[in-house]
Amino acid sequence: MSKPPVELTESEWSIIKAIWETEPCTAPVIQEKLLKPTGWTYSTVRTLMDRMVTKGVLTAKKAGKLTIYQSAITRVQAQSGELVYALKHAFNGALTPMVQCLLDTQDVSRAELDELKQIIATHEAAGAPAKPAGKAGKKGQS
Amino acid sequence: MSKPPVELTESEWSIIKAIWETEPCTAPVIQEKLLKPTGWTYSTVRTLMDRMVTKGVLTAKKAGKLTIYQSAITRVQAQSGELVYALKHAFNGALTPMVQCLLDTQDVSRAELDELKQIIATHEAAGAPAKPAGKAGKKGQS
DNA sequence: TGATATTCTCTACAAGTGTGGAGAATGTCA
DNA sequence: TGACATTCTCCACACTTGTAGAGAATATCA
Repeated sequence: MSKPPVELTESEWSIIKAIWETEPCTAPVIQEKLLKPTGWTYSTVRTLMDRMVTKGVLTAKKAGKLTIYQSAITRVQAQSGELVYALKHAFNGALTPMVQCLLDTQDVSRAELDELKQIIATHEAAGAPAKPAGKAGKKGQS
Repeated sequence: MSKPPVELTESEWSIIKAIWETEPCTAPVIQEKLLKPTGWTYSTVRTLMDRMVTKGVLTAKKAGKLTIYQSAITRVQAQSGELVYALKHAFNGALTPMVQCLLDTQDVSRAELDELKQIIATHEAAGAPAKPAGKAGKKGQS
């Protein structure tokens, strides 16, 4: 039942983003969509997609000779997987240093800062757990 | 001159974290440090480290028969690389959705929210660029 | 100076990833 | 019904990543 975190490679990200935009869809459609940005041939796209089915991030159904693909994970699931990976490896699970680093290294406009404050305020209102977040920050810089 | 973003694998993260704690140091030292958590043999650690030298994330100097290793990138550089990767692939470069997702999927304590507000305030005081951040959010969910 | 311990070098190999060619199967239209 | 177009299946190959063994080189100490 518990779903292990999703980890996608760069190519897989390209594929799944195209799929989210068009699903349900076939491989040729995705290939055409990605031809401009990637230059991939049909074979490449198809291989990638079939491997993603094996990994469980896409589903495939045959309809006659056509294969219809759909995503098996949501955008948020995939995004969260990426975040968890970065959080775990680069920040030992600690969330605030991650945001700190984000602000320090990416330049952030004033408007974005305002948006961030807004997001936090909203989140706060929605009610954060009173106890310290369980998994985060336990190891620090040990 | 422009440094391409650093991308580290899971194993490489283990190695470089151990190195940051002890550098300059030798491979046997790192191996011993990582033996408990990973079970890696000397060969494994050594191979990993030499590959990292090739990739430019470590430096190696011979001192007699010993090889002395040091990191060639800072912790912040590595962290930032990870962030940029996630940002680019999962969030199309848009920063605020990333933070939003972070708050929505990782549970964040009240204390952490306060810290975040603090971080943002400090950053704001330090002066954010007036113009919208160049690279972020251009593509949206196109 | 020989035995022991330490560290290194070289090599290997399986799994995963990026890429795509060749040719079969199927559908379509004159 | 044959010729073309579309889509699929299978296979291949190089590169990266994870993992480690075998044996050489060097240092150390009795």
